[in-house]
Amino acid sequence: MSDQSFASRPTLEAVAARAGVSRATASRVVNGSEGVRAALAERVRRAVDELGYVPNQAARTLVTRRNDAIAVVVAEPETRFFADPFFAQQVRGISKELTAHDNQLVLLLTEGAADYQRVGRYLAGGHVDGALLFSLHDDDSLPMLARRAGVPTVIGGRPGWSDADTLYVDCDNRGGARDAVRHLLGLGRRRIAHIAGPLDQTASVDRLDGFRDVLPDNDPRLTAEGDFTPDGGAKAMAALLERCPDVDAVFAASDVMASGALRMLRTSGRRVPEDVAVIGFDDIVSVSEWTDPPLTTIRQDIEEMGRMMARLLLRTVAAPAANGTETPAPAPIVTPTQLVRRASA
Amino acid sequence: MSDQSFASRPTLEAVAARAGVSRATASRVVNGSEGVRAALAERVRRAVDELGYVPNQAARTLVTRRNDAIAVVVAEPETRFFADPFFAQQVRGISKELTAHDNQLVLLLTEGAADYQRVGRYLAGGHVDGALLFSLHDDDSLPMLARRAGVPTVIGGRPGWSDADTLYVDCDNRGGARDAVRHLLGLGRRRIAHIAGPLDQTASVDRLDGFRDVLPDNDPRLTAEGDFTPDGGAKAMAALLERCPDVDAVFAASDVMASGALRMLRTSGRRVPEDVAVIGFDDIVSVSEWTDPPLTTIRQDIEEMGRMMARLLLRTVAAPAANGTETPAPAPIVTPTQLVRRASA
DNA sequence: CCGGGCGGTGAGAGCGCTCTCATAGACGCT
DNA sequence: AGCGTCTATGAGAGCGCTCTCACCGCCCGG
Repeated sequence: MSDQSFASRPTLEAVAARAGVSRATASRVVNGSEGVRAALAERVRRAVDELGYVPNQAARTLVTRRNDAIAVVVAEPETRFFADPFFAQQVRGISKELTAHDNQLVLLLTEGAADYQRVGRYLAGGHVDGALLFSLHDDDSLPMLARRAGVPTVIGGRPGWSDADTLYVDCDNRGGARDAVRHLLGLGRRRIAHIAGPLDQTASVDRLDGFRDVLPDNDPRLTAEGDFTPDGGAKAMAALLERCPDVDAVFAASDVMASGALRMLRTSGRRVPEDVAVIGFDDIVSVSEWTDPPLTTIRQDIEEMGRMMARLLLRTVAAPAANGTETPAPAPIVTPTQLVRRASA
Repeated sequence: MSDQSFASRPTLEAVAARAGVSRATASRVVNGSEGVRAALAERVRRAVDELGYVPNQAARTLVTRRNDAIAVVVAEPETRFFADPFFAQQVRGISKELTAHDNQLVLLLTEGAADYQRVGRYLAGGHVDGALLFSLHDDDSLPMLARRAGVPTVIGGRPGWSDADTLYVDCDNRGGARDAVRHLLGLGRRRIAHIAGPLDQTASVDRLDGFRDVLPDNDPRLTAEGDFTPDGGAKAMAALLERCPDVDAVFAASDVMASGALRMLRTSGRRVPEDVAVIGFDDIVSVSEWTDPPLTTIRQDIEEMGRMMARLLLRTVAAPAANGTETPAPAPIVTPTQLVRRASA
């Protein structure tokens, strides 16, 4: 209240005056463009320091049409994002990358259809240079919204439709799933079950496909669908146990579901990994390292994926519309996964 | 790429022209001010719809000096925020409140001292109307930074210093701790231990104080310090068990630490709650409902606290500097806690 | 029938910045 | 010495919006 520097934030004009140059020159120095004599540049820089000048972003945006801000849109129905730290990790990666490029992160959480309109308006309003979209279901309208708003977009996770110029970053869900199952096979397990995620999400489908790649003729009763929650994992495990008491291994499509499965196995008196081997997916460390026993899982580098999303988006934003210089067109990114061996399998 | 409405985002001028009014009148309608004849207003609104007009926020900010955006600053060293969903829940509350008031949420994550400078510059740059600060230690310089930048601020959690005009929102840590201990006492427990959080955070200190309020003469060996991680909880529990094998109850300063303690108790062959009763703090549902056994804990309404922070900040921002109308001065908020009984105590 | 008030509207100044374009020197060449 | 060529700098036009202020009718009271 007392300390408002509000009253008189210095303007470029003031800096210029103090340095004895024109506003144009001051601007050039501030923005680091070439061709200002060193002596002058130094004078300007000193003036900036002395005055504590910080450029007014609004004024800048008004003329450059760049916001140096991107939106991170999280479709809330997908409560998974708040139940496990997946989202937080990804945001951290995004934040780091954006910070490195002097961009701001505007967080948009949506809840219900009404919010979609709000987000649509916001994106159309040109407040941000691009958008990162999360947590989409097959029929999600968010990407279309963003496209209609003319805002470059990168999606977290492979979207459910195919479309040449839809950019996304995902891990190799299918390959990771194959690795998981092969690992179980290598352990000598023969009655291998799968707890899938909700099948309206591509990650779930891809992991299921990977499972089937390795075990095409697996007993269909050995597959159950969960919902990416511990509860869902436990229920799926219970169903599996009832249908096939001889199950000797489980590949759960997420660590969180695996933790539920682990609990159910313990309840039913099975030992892990002796009686039933369990393997998860994601390597959410705060889950996988803290289950009992610690979870063998398929690791995806979540934070790095966040970074990549940001990087990809920034590149897309920066790409001149009609590009003469033949930069390679931005393309979706699929990152490798890695088996992390702990105690559960 | 193809669908850029970039080229020609309609301006107020265009709306005015189409509606056959002046820009001033169009502006009045768009901003909902009184005193425009209904017929004209209607014409303007139609023009807005037809053109798909969205106000240019940068231009607006340039003249009004309001951003309709607030920053959420999270000091990262405090990794707790990414290890448990505490932060995510709080952000959700904040987001809801901001959305309801047409404000945007700019997320600033910091990592290391260099980032503080960046944040300081950002705040000083007048990009946001206010800031929400999280995860501060006793000696944190962030609040001073914000104050120097002249940005209204609300802090998440009681800060370590006392200062009449520092606004914060916190739960009644001390009272909650008292309730926890009394509950244990009511269960007939007599060797009650406490696993404290890091004592450079006020939440930890307050909870410890609450513990001591009820048990002023408790054996000092029955108190151990953790670090708000499962690991820390487990280690603290191990130490407690070694020092006082006769311990029959534990109050952990967080659910996450309680989960570690639970694991350690199981490892040591203790039954919960029969041999040792355990109670946590926070009621992070994804932890407390999923430990084995489910955790009795002290609940704080995290999302609501987020809302309150946002509301408090928005009120502060809106408050005219020299206020003639005698609105009650904004004050810190301390919310009540509630014992949630599950199986562990 | 006239003057004052008042509600509705428009003209225009500016918010702080970037960027184009003109200009003033400095320099190399013929 | 004269000319063109550069390079460093400044002047000034806007970006899209809000807001003040002047203005124009209209209504009411006298």
